[in-house]
Amino acid sequence: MTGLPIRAHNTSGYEAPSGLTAEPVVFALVHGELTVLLVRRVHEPFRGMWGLPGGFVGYGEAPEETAQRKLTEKTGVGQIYLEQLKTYADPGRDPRGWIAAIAYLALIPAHSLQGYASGEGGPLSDAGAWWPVASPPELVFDHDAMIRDGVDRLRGKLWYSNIAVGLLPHEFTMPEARHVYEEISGMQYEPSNFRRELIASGLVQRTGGRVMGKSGRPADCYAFIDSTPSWSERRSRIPARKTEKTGQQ
Amino acid sequence: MTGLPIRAHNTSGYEAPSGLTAEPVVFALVHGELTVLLVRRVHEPFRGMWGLPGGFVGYGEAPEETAQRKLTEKTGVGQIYLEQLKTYADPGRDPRGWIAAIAYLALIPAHSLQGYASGEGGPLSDAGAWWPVASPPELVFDHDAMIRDGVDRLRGKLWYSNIAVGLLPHEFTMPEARHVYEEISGMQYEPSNFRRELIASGLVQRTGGRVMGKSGRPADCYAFIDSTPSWSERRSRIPARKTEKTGQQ
DNA sequence: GCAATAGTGTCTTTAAGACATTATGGG
DNA sequence: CCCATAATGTCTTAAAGACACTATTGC
Repeated sequence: MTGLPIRAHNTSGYEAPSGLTAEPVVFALVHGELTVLLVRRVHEPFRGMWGLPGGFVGYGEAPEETAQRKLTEKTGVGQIYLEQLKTYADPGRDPRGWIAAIAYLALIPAHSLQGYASGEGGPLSDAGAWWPVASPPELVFDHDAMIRDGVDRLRGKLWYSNIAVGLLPHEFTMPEARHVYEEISGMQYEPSNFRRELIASGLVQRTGGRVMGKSGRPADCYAFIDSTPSWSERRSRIPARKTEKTGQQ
Repeated sequence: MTGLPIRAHNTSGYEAPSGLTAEPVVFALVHGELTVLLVRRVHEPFRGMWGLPGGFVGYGEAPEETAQRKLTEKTGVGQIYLEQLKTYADPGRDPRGWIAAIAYLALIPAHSLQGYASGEGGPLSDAGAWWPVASPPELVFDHDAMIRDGVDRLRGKLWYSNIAVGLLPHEFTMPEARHVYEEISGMQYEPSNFRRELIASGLVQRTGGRVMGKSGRPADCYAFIDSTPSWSERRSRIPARKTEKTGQQ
């Protein structure tokens, strides 16, 4: 907690924050468990404590670029799914002063992780580690809230979008997909019904491949039709549609 | 477009935005039509043009407070539903320089509007007006995107939350509620099925009152059980639940 | 063949969509 | 009584949940 709070203002006389950060909340599946990427802070305040791998947005930089850049620095993967989560800008959230933080949700597919994560909380490039979202360490600032919001978003969109694309490898089997969905949602799915639902969503397609597990019948391979996460076309059967009157949909 | 872009930075040497604004996207129903509150800008740039009733966040102020304050100044209503939508901070979005904007979704119940809106786009306190979201005027900055995002959020949450609380009066009839839902979603609902769905959601309750229209049978009055918008308890029947194994829900 | 796991089929239950019927006001 | 509108009931269709059964591997 070195440094006193600082005040900035612009030439119009308006007060301004003294910094804007982008904070990627990066999820990945490590050994089937939903984990979040955390790094040890190298600067004060809270040096050495765990936090999200974010950083300050530079002049002329889009915050999303910042998030992408920081993420690539730490994980080596680039061009991955990023979605704005929420902005945290309440006074007092950062002891250095008035600093606003834009949190982003990011997902890393399992196959991209080879060589980076080596087990439970295994270290990666720069003092970073994958921590289970179920049992994170003590976190700096309000990063715990950011992770919570990230998990909530992931859960909320799971069945309405193909957001799971971001976590699954390009090709996957139904049991694999099921475990991912179960891990995220915290629910148990009946295998045959899960299959039916996922296929009915229209998001996945058989690839023709098959994969053998330790034992038992080999599993068919599937892939998401759209590789970029987006909202599903799935007609959620929510409201009782009236016998069509106008041209409205 | 007076004034040159300005650069600010904090004493740590990090570059910082030269301002942070809160922009409430305020929706209300005027004569059954979904409208958004817009004001004419009194300052440069784009003086005289229409924009959201936002303003700069002051030092020590939470952005949500700013939004609430600005909103109260313009409409006279306070303590209404506010929900963070998205932050816009890309370079070039504001000709004055690097200014980040946090957009908020706000809803004003029909009964609070008496005396403020007087018809289609009628003026209120300070050069403000309710504009139909279907046909807004030309807007400053990226305020059109903010309104679009607001409408999307409203639509998305309509059946999963009691967000409509914010737009409906305390007591309302089924036909009233139906019209609101139809206006927001752009769909037509079959009256008896709409009733069944809304009651099944567990969000509303009969109050005992009845209201007579111009003719026909009087309508029963209902009210939302929770007056603060929140997520619904409604079991959306999305995934095929497995015969319960663990204690997980 | 047996264990283990994946895939297919189908029966039951329940919710959604359609629509007829009844109820309650004003002329 | 007739018109207009709201409320109720119910029939049909389709999706979700449960679970039996078949298929394909290794041992």
